[in-house]
Amino acid sequence: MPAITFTINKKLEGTLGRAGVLETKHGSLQTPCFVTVGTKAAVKAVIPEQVKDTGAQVVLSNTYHLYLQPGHERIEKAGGLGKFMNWQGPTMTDSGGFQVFSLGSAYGKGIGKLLKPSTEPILSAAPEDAKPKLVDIDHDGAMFRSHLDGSAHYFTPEKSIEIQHAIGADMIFAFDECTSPMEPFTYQRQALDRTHRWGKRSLEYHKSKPISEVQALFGIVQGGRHEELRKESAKVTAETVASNGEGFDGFGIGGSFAKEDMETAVRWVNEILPEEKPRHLLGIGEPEDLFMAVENGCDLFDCTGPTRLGRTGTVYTSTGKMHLHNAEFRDDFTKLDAACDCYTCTNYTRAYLSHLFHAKEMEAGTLASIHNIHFIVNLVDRMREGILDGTFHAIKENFLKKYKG
RNA sequence: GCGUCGGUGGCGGAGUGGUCAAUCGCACUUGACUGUAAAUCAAGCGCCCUCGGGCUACGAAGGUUCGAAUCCUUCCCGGCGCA
Repeated sequence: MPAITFTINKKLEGTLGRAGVLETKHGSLQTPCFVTVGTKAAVKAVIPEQVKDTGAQVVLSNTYHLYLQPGHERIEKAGGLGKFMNWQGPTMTDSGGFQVFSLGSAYGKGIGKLLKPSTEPILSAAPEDAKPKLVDIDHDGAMFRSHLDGSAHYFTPEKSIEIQHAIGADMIFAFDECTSPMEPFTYQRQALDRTHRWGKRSLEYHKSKPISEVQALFGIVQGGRHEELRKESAKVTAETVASNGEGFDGFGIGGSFAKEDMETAVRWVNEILPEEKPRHLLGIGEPEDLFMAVENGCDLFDCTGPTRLGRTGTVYTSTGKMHLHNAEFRDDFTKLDAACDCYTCTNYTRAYLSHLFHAKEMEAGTLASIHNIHFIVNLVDRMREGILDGTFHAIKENFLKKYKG
């Protein structure tokens, strides 16, 4: 009995898109599926029952963060991630690979998952403004300096998987290195080889443990913006097998992108990855990106957007994003989004949310996050239905026309 | 009434002769956020203008000085003390 089973119900004709069902030991996911982010075993500002009510099916936590706090052994003692945080459904953990990037080459430079076109010259002009990074990478692994207390911690692929085994999520990720699109080709080349070696070691370690029958391991494809590297990475990752002959249970597509590079990268990769296994586009979540990714064959997506934006006062609406701090909403007694039936929209007005944000009430972040999670989860659900009933393209066109207005 | 301390930008509060359109908080305005270093961060915040600069400003009015938010005089207002 494999850790997960993935069944494709219908494909989106003429594209790489598909709708399916992914079954885990803690329930099944209807894909395409938006994965809610709960980095530190908590979806920030939202309790699990509310998360569930938004329609969210699965929560993704983070290995690096939980290792530092409260410690993976403690989560294991608690009975695993889901039990610890009172989330009944499926769970995932990221490997810490993204922190190799965010606390490493990206640290203090104001760059993240997506490169802002305008920052490129600034960054290359003034790299000395960056804070000293907290990560040192070598052949074998990565040394992290805790962002909490400065203490040193060394992650290898085996260590990351060991921690993820203790945390106990249904789906876990290989330890990888997310690279910055700013890095030159020669560095992308080296880093990719490293990610492949680490992937193989992650898989080998994972498959050597009985728990691999319960937890599924996803390998991660990198390669930056380079076609040659992306395609090679897809092939290598797809063909990687442990000594017991088994490969990855699914795949993650990673990287920090320039927005215009993302679609081609995803397509190059998904044309090569085996169709019968699930594909997770790591860290992507803006509406237009989700349409792109679904159409190009991705099944899972996670993104901090809904909760981070929500907490900081921005909400998604069918006509675009809205900054609730703005003066125009102080006397606006309509709901956030006329087309939304989430808990927040059912019960509260823009003026009330505006008040909560200005008053710095915690409930502001909660209500806005609930709305945002619902908005994105619901959007991906509609994409799924669109694939199943043949209306995907119409849904996409209608949505984007209004959203991009 | 006498004495005393004080009146600074929306608010609190620095400054106490030049480097002051005025530190800093807050509020306000706007922006950013895509495998969470984030309930965070950035910019703006007297008026005019394109960088540069110009103009009006530190209760009011005068005065001293090359130069005043800063010193002097009077007045107005507030706190406190004594009558």
